[in-house]
Amino acid sequence: MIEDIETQAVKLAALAHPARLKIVRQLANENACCVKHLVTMTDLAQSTVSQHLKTLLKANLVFYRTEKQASWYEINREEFSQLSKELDHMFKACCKDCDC
Amino acid sequence: MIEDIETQAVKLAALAHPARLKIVRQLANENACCVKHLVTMTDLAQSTVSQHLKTLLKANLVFYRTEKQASWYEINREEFSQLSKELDHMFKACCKDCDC
DNA sequence: ATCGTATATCGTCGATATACGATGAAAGGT
DNA sequence: ACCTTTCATCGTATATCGACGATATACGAT
Repeated sequence: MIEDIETQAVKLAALAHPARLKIVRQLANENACCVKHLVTMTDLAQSTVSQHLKTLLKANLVFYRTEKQASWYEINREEFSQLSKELDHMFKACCKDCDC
Repeated sequence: MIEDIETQAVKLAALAHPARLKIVRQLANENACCVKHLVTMTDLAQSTVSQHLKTLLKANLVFYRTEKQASWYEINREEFSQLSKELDHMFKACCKDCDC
């Protein structure tokens, strides 16, 4: 249930950038966006946005699908929920090395 | 109430490293540790551990106090609680640009 | 076949992160 | 006074990040 520490670090690193946080917030509001929309929203170069999306995708925080010539990125709410719970659990430390 | 996006990114970045996650977990379990203890636990050079602690301190995720010749780092549970809540709120996106 | 649109990937480069050993300061013990 | 322990900081080497423009790919429209 509790994720590997490396995996956790990858997810946190994926969120540890203002541009990616903005993208995630946007995806949370609209559920899914195409890249062009995110480029306009972030005011970054398209290649830069693609790179950020790749980071989020690797961390499994977003889903990806293509539709016609566009790519749609969708937020993975399950992963966010789990990460939030893990963070909550982490600092509480109900006991040592527990699996509760 | 909701933190600045830059501040959020700094906190997430501070957690986005396996060594720092280990340190935080240890601090959560023991509440406070001196540097020497964390050096033994992480199997890193003392200077490296000091550097990681500085990162956590800058992000306000830990408290710092000196006692005799030792430095004690203590977990800041309030900040973790808030970060966890913000993460939970972020992906839920109850409405657009809300402050709820 | 060609063009336009949307996107991913590559190459580059400056900035930042990460690790270490060396050094020095602070404080306790002898 | 001197030595030891504990820790922060500095300097250095290396790796990774983040930004961009250029280019490649995919596909619909003409």
